[in-house]
Amino acid sequence: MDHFSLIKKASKALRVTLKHIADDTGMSIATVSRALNRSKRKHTPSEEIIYASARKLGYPFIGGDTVDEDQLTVALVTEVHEGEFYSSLFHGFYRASKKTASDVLFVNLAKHSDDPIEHIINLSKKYSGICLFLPNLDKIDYSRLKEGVGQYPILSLTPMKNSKIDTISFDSYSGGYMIAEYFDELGYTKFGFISGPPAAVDAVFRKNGFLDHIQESNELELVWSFAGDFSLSSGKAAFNDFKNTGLKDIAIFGCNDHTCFGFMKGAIENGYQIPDDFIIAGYDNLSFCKTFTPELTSIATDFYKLGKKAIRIIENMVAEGSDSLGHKTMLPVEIKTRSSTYMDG
Amino acid sequence: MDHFSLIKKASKALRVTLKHIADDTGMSIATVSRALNRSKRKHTPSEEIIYASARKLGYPFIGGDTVDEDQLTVALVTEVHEGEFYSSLFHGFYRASKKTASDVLFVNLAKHSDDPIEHIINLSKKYSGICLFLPNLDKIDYSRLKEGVGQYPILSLTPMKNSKIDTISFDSYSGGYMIAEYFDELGYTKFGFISGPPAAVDAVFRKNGFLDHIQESNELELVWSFAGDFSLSSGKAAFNDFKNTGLKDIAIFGCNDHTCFGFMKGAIENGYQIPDDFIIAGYDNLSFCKTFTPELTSIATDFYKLGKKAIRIIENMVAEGSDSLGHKTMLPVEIKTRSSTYMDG
DNA sequence: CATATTTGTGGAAATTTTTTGCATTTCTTC
DNA sequence: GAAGAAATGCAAAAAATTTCCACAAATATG
Repeated sequence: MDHFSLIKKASKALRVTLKHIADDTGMSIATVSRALNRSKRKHTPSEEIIYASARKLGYPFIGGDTVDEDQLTVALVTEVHEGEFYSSLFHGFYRASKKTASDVLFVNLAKHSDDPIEHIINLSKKYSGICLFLPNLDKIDYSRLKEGVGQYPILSLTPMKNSKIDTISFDSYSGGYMIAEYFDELGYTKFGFISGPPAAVDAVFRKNGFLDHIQESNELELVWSFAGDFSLSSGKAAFNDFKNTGLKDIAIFGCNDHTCFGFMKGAIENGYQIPDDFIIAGYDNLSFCKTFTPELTSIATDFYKLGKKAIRIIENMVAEGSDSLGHKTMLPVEIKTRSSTYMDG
Repeated sequence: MDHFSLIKKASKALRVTLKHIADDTGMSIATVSRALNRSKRKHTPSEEIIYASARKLGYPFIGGDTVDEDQLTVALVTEVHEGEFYSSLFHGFYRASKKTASDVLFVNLAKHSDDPIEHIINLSKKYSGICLFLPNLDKIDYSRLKEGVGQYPILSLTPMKNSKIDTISFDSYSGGYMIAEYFDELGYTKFGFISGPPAAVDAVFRKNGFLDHIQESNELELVWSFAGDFSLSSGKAAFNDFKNTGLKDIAIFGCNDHTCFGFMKGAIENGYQIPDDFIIAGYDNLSFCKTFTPELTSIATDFYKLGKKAIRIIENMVAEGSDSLGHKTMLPVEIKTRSSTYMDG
C-alpha cells in the first residue's frame, strides 16, 4: 500500500555514514574519514571524489560549521517572485540580521510544492524559528502547520483574519486612514478609490482605513471607485473609467503604486494636469515614486524595521518558550508627500 | 532542498554529539537519542527542549531532508541589496532550477565578511557547485578563491578582465553596439553618451560597443558625453550639462535605465519633448521602462536564461570533472524599442 | 481504594560509527 | 633504481548511538 511506503521512507530516513561514502567511491572507510578531517583542503583526485560523494549523499560535515552558541538561526520562507518588493524584503531582513544576534536564512519553497506544509514542518527541525511570507496559504494550511510544529517559534508576515499563528505586518489600515486624513487637511472633500484584488487582505485593510476616515466626517464623500488588481494596466483602465465621469478636484487613493502609475500615465496622455485636475496617492513607496513626473505621494513601509521586529519576536519566543497563538503585531507606516498631491512653490 | 544557508563560523570544529545535548538539557543521552528519532514529532515539554538545544548546538538531524541522489545543489552566492535587479536575479535562478535537475540555494555573504574568500571556500565543501555574484571582489580575491577550491565547479556572474575562473554574463558589448546600430538606422548621426561608474566593467563594455559602432562609420559622431554613476541624480546632472550645450536632434545612450529616467525627468521639467528634441535609450529593461512617459527603449536581459545556462555549466563541470579556467560565456541581449526613440503613428 | 497499564526516564549493555596505528603500495625525485 | 614521501587498506581502539531493562510517576481500571 502506497501510504505505508511513504511513512516508512519518512521515518527510516537512513543516516549517511562513512561507509556509504566508501561504498560510493570504492575507497575504504579509513580513507574517507581522513579525507574529511583534513583542515586544509587538498586537491588530490580521490579527495575531490570523496568530497563530491559526501556532498551528494548529504554527509554532515564536521570541519564546516561550528555555531555560535547563543546565535539563533531564523529562516525566512518565501517563494521568490519578480519585483522590487522581494529585494526590499530580503534586504530588510539581511540588514536586520546584522543588528541582532540571530542569523537569517532565506529559504525558498520551490520544488517541494506537492506539500509545502510538510516541508515547512521539516524546516522547523532545522531552524530556531521561521518567518513565513506565503500569501497563498489559506487558513487550513496554517492550522495544519500549527498542528505540525507544536510549540515552536513561527511567524507569518501575511496578515490573516483569525490566524492561529502570530503575524507581523505593516499597519495598512492606518496607512489608508492617513491618506484620507491628509487629503482632508489639503481641503479636498470629494474622494476616489482604486481597490486591489479582493483576496489581498492587506489591500482590503488599506481600503477600510481610507473609507473609515471619510465616513467619520460629514463633509467628506466617496464619489468614485474602481475595482483594480494592483497592475499598471488596471490603473489605466481605472483612468478611462474616471475620465467618463468628468469629475474634477478629486483626491484619489490607489491601493498600490503600480496602479497609480498606470492611472497617471493615462491621465497625462489625455492632457490632464496633476495635481491641478486631481491629486493622487499610492501605497508602497517604490523607488520609482521619485522618478515619475509628478512624483507620487505614497505610504512608506520600512522592511528593515519589519525584519528587526520579526527577529526580536522569534528571539523572545525561543527565550521564554512561549507559543505562537495568533497575536498580531502592526508596524507603523509613514506618509511621503510629493508633488502628485501638492503644487510646487 | 531549497534552502540556503549562511554558513556558520569555521573555528574549533568539534563535532556535536548527543552528549553535548544531554549536558545542555540536563537529560540523559538515551532520552535525547529517543527524542531525536521519533518520526512523528510529539510535543512533550522535554522533547521541545531537546529539539531547541539540538538546533542551537547544530546537531545534524537525521529525519530532515532526503536528498535525491542525482540532484546537485548549486549555491548562488550574493550580497543582498535593494532594487529590482536582485529580485530578477533570484527569480531567474529559481525558475531555472525548476527546469533543471539541480537545486539552487541562495547564500548570503553576510556576517562573515571578515574573510569572504575563506567563507566561499568552506561553502564549496557543502555544495556541488557555486555561482558568484559579487562585483566587489577583485582579481586577487578570485585567485585566492581558485587556489582554495582547486578543481571545483565555480562560476562568476560578474564579467572580469583576465579572470582565473569561468564567467557567464550578458553580452553587454553587443547591447551597446545594438543601440548605436538602431540609432543609425533611425537616421541619427549625432550621438551622446552617459557613462556609468568606471569600476563597473559591465558598463564599460556597453560603452565600448556603442562607441565602436560610431567609429566604424564616417557619418556618425559622438558629440556629447557625460560621466555618470548609474543613479537617478546623475541622470539629472547629465541633463543639466546637456542643456547648456544647446544640442538638438541627438541620440543618447544612457548606460542604465535609472540614469535615463533622471535625464528624461530633467528634460521634461525643462519643457523638452521626447522623442522630438532628442531620443534616448537605456540598459536593463526595468519594469518601469513601460511605466515612464515616454516609455523607454532599453536593452533587455533574460535572467531565466542566465540561470539555466549557469546551472548547465555547473552540471557539465560536475559530470566531466572539468575545471573552471577562465572561460567566458556571453548571453545575447535584446533591444526593446519604445516611444522614447520613435514617434507614435 | 487498590491494582493494572501506560509513559517517561536513566544506567548500562549492545551495536554502530569513526578514528588511529601499522603495514603495504604507489608515486616522486635525485 | 633507490630513498623518501604520500596515500591507502586492514584491523584494533575509541567514540557515539541505540537498545534493553528497571524503576518511578502518572493515568486508567476494576
